[in-house]
Amino acid sequence: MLIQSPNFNIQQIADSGQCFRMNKINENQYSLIAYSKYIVLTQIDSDKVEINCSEEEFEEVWKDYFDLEYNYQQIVDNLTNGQDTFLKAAAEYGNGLRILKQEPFEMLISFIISQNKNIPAIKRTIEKLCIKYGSLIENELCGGIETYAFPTPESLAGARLEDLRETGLGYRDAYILRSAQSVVNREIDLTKLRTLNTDEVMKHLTKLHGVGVKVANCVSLYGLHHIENAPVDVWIARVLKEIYQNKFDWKKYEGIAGIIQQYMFYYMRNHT
DNA sequence: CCCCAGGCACAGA
DNA sequence: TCTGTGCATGGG
Repeated sequence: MLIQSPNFNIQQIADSGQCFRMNKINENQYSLIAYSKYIVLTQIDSDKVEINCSEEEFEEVWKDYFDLEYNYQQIVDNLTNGQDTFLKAAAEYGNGLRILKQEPFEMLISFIISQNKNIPAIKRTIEKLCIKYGSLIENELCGGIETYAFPTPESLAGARLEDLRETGLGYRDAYILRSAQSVVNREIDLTKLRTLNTDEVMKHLTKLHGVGVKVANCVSLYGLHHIENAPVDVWIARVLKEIYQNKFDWKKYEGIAGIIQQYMFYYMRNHT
């Protein structure tokens, strides 16, 4: 499947900190595991991406996953024509970013793991968790490398704490176990959170052990596609303080704060 | 060896 | 409600 879009850059998305299972395999080529599927993405041109999957699978999964119906160019245009010089530069720099629609449970567990870890360490831990608790993905594209889906809530809820610890989770092992159990025994219904407003979503998610405001925001944005809310991590906090002297007005970007946050994060973290 | 990482729970004020 | 602190582990 060949996708044409002025705002679809797989390198930028892979390095945007929102997903942890998208990896460079060649120049202009990335692998991605999501929804128990494996695909290879190739950046053919600045506005063309080849996805190695059937049209049926594209329509069913990836069109939605990459949020391809949404017009990011409109936002980029508004920022590059606007008064804010930092966001102007950030939007130009990260104009191929999109907010992915990832699996809520995977986001919950992944961002619990993310606390107090850097991104390479997060990715390593997640891969170990998938190898140990995920099911094997059958796809010839994997090229002989055993590839595993993200674990189901049931598989993690039934794990032993000391086995979880072996995957490098550290003190987060109990957070993972208890959160998975909360999903399985329906103390929380992640898919139902899609329809609630941001305050309600945050209230429910932060009840989970090991889930604070930051992690909840990431689950909300990347797993439930609440693009109106913006996670504030150390990088965004740095932007708000150093660039805006803590006077940034999120209300200017009501409804799309999560997307604005993504341009900020990617620019601050990656540009030299 | 050092410091820090897309934070959190918990204790004490 | 706010601030400080310990936390397991690995990358740089």
